[in-house]
Amino acid sequence: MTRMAVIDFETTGISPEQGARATEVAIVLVEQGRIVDRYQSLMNAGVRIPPFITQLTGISNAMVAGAPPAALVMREASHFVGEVPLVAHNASFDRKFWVGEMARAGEPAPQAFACTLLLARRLYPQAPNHKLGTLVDLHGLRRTGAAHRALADAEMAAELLLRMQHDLRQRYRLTTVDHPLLVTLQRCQRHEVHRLMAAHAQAA
DNA sequence: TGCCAGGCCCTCTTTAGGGCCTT
Repeated sequence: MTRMAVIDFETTGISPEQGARATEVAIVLVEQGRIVDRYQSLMNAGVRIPPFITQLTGISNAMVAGAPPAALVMREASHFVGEVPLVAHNASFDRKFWVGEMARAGEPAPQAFACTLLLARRLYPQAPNHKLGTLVDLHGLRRTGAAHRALADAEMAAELLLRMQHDLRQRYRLTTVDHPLLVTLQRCQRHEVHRLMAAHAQAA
């Protein structure tokens, strides 16, 4: 079983500690090399969206005013994810909002996170940069919607994750690339990637 | 009104500084 849940939040700012809240969440389930399910919802956290965020994401105060309460959306998201491990691009960002919004909703958030940004820095050091859009274009992956909307960004991150799994399977002749292996890989130093993966392939 | 983060990672480093990445 190599099921993973790729998540993306749109928010009112960078830092929950500074009062930023989520405005939209999307979660894409991937399994056996493909996307198998999706969840997406705007959410109303009762805070104003700064104008430049509306310009960036297209998500307005009016849109969020008509959305379900944040706690309800997060309970649905919790049910959708279950115990499946999570993946995000720059996961330290999405993890803060996942944990913070789940706490507000009274839900546990025990899931481990893997990070496609940290993985991309190790697997594709030649990339011009490691922004999600750049990596998607670099690999000729699908863009399914407007960037900076949660579902489109989650699907792009999912396509990138699938590409990384494919590349690792090919390079090291592996049958599966699971979440614990990705977490181990993202924590190792760049110059140790090959040695670590070769040792893993040997043991597999 | 004005201000605001933090972990990773490189290097002209390690008694530090600054760019990257997310909204």
